[in-house]
Amino acid sequence: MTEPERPSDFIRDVVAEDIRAAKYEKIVTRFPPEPNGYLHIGHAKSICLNFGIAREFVGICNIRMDDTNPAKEEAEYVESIMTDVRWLIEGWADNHLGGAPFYASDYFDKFYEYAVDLIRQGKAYVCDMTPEETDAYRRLGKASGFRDRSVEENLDLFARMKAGEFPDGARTLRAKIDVNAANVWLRDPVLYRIRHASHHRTGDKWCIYPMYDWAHTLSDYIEGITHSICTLEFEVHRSLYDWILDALELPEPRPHQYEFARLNLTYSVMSKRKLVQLVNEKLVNGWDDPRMLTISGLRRRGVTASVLRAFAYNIGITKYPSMTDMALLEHTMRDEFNRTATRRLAVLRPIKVVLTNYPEGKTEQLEAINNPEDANAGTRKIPFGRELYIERNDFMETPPPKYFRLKPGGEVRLKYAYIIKCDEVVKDGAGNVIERRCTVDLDSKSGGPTAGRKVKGTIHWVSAADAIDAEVRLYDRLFSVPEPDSGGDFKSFINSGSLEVVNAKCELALAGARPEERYQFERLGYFALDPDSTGEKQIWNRTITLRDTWAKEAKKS
RNA sequence: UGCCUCGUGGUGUAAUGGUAGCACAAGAGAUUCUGGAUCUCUUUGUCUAGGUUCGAGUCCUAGCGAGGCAGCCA
Repeated sequence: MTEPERPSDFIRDVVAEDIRAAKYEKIVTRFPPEPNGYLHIGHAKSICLNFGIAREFVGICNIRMDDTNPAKEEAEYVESIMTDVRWLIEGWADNHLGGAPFYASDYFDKFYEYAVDLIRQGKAYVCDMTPEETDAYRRLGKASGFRDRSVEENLDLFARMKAGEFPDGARTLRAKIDVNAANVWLRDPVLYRIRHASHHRTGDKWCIYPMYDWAHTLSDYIEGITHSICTLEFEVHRSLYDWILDALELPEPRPHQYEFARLNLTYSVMSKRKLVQLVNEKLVNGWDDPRMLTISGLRRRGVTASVLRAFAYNIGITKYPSMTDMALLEHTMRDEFNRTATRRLAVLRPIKVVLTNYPEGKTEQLEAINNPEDANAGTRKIPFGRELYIERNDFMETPPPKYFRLKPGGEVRLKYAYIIKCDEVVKDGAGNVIERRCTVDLDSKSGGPTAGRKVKGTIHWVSAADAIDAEVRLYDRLFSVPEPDSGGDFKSFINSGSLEVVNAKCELALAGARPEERYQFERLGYFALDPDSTGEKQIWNRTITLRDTWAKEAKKS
């Protein structure tokens, strides 16, 4: 799927209109993650939106760590976030990155000055109520007993809060708005709380920390953000966002907040809390487990940044809390890889075939096409010999109807090679087939003058004498139900078959495989080299299977 | 309960008062040295009831349904 120049949605419509009206000199968006976890595909949607707008409207997009809560944030996460964002926008919108990254914590001094200003204007006060009291009063629409403290007293108390005179939770700074407001976020929201905690960047300099609304609004203003785009749950915060800008009498141009629906995908969970659980309880192998829909997991699995960007375009931007079908993500992968992946032959679950009328010790080099979708991809040679491996499920002793693969007495074409016929099966003492003895039709060689004879099935194979061994990790959806989130313990819906490890036989050309290249193992799926691979041992991750209409057909009966 | 927002095929989206379209999924067929890809065709939709208008998915009113918020988290 080629990426269009400019997708259309209600937010881009606003941006386009603001440009038409010359409301801003330059469009500035931002991506503001809290560094308390790894980025996932839902963040990718937001990154593509914000950087996409910057790119399409010739603006910039700031990455800003929203690090206002020292209890939850760590430098490790900053690293992973930057790696993931850079990877996702590389070669696409990286020259629209506005000097990255920014940190809300760099603005703590400014936030403090703005707070003092607010107090001076009589628009904020220090409140001594406990969290429980604050909560109860807010529900009742009742004013705090500390609401009418004098400006001088508020100034003094706030300074002493900053100086560390009070323990955690003893006091807060609250905006003085309207204790009875219909929107509870306007019922004198807390602006600062006391936390004697060490911050990953500011260390022990501060013991008061700004709340989200205060920090976020002012960060946007300080950075000259024009369009502050967030998810739906912040909708009710918008009037507080605007109140802060008004109360401080900040001059135009001011930022405006817009909200869109976060991504939900079937067969997955998206909340950071649940992803943390999967990691901490070792239900997956870390944040970058290829089954995780984290950006790092998807990357490791073999998904490319361009696939994620195309997907972000495919799903669109709306305010409707939708549930996107995982099949759409999978389709987007196949769509790209079909055009770009290098074809190779590999046998995942090898079984042996002996060609009884083919000379022992003889090897032929057969020509194979690297990518039928790309004429420039060229060809390669594959060795062929008397003993071969074929896929276990490409042979059946007693096959169902419409089975086009190898069966006793039946014929099948070996891709890029010959038509073979299965004459005999050799069994061990337990009655298991251990070897298939076949004869080759030497007139049927692919590309040869008499190759025209048709048989119904074509299968892949690898020459036993020339095969290389590799570990292949076969990944599937992490959850076995469409909505693991919808009730009960989501962990009980984990797909027990989401990872299967096999020892495969691969064609020789795969020895030179490169990690950044995508491969199609013909008839099987798309694969990428795992970073755990070494010079001695390749490890492959299956990114996604090919569409398999036979599997569907077989399931019917 | 209060406040906010949102309802277009199974799913995701488009149509900015003027022919309800696209993609995914599903189904049928053609083709194929990948049961892939490609091509053709098919099924399925504007939450309900009123109103405004020559004309409503779009505007208005009411209802119904869904989601979000009600942390000293973000």
